[in-house]
Amino acid sequence: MSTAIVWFRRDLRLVDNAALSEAVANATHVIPVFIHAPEEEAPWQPGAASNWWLHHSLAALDRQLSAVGTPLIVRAGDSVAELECLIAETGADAVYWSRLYEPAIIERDQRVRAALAARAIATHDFNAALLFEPGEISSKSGAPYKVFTPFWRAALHQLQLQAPRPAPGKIDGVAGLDSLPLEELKLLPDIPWDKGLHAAWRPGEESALAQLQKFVDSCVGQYQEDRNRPDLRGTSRLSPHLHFGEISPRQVAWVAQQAAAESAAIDQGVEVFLSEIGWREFAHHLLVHFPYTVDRPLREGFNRFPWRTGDGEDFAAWCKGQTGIPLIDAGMRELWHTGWMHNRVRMVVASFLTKNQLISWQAGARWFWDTLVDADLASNTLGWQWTAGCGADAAPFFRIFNPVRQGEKFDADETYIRRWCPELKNVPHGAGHAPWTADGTLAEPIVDLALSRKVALEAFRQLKEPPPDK
DNA sequence: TGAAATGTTGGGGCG
DNA sequence: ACGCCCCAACATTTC
Repeated sequence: MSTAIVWFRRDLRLVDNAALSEAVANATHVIPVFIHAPEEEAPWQPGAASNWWLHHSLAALDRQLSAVGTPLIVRAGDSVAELECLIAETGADAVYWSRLYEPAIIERDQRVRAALAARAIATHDFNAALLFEPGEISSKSGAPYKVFTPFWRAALHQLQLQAPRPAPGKIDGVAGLDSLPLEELKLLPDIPWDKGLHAAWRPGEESALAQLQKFVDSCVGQYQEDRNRPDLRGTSRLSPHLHFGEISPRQVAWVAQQAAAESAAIDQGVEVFLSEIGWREFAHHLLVHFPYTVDRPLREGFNRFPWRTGDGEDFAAWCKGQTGIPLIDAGMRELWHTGWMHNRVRMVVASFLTKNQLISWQAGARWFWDTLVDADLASNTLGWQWTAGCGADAAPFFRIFNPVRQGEKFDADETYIRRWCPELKNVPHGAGHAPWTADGTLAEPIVDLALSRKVALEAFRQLKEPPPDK
């Protein structure tokens, strides 16, 4: 007789979950537990949109677990204390979990490992969130890659996809354990601003698997072109499911690769899609090797860039989607209402904030952190530093998106902007992306795109010069 | 996974 | 018919 605890964190699934499967295989009784301890993730505790998702994902996980024999035990408090408490209650002798890669969580998990070891409790942790453990991919010199393309080439070379593990058929739990009602975690908003989230998403493993299947069956073949179109549903929309571990990148890659093997027509789309999984891998690789990048630029020189702070009126206008530029405003409103924004538009709004407004990427990253249902420290950090030009494989400083041009290119018939910007109703078609140029019209944007571009180029050019003597 | 400025080409209008 | 010019379309360079 032995009892094992499976400590769920962000691996909220039954399929392809090594920690769960191994615990079930090695112990006679298994206790699945979630411990709510957001302060242990400080200063990056989940934002409001993430909390909304987490609540519903935990509810879904509880249903899934209950269906195979035992409910999810929910606790709140210090992770070490709660685990020790559960061990005392049940006589468990092992704890299983899936690794995470945020700096604060790595440090916390180390403390947990030490505390449990001191009580002779075995700990077993697994990679369940990534195709490659960070550190597994490095260049010939042994240095971590800082450029995506060689990183991903090396990774693909090493990739040996195995079929995902099936979910355990039956779990023998331990009866009579206290569990907090989910509501007591206070993850849901007090005022009901989450209508748009409900309309757009269904958290949970079942939904994640269905979404993957739907995407692979009907979209991945056109992914190469359609992924850039915010007016279409051409992307997988798996990011929040992946973030919370409702599905693993191995499952995603496996299903996509199987489909490509059956149909040469979608081959190209699958390759591009997998490279997006690659960016997610690359982001985690960078986060582990350069953890300081969550709030400081990877490129040293950018420490002296004179960013404006995010406490002014114009930052608020960006957040609320009130800049007067339709593509920017549409994206920011989509984010606010659905907790998500199309990736093409993310790049455009980020470029606008950091280059046209010259506001720090950290301010933008914080806003995304609080509003995205897929907020992920690794991906968010990489994305913002890439756009600002201060990170790995960064966009060169002169690459400044023009939101009008981007709109004309990727939302040519103005479907996307008109979906989110009702004020465009009387603007003639063809002028929607720059409504201030049409007759009868809406106000000028809060910044002059051409002028601010020139100012930014000058500011970034100065950065390349040696710092003034002091 | 840029945009704007600058350079080049070639069709067609026109005297 | 021919040369000239205009300018759209495309290509290259620059930031």
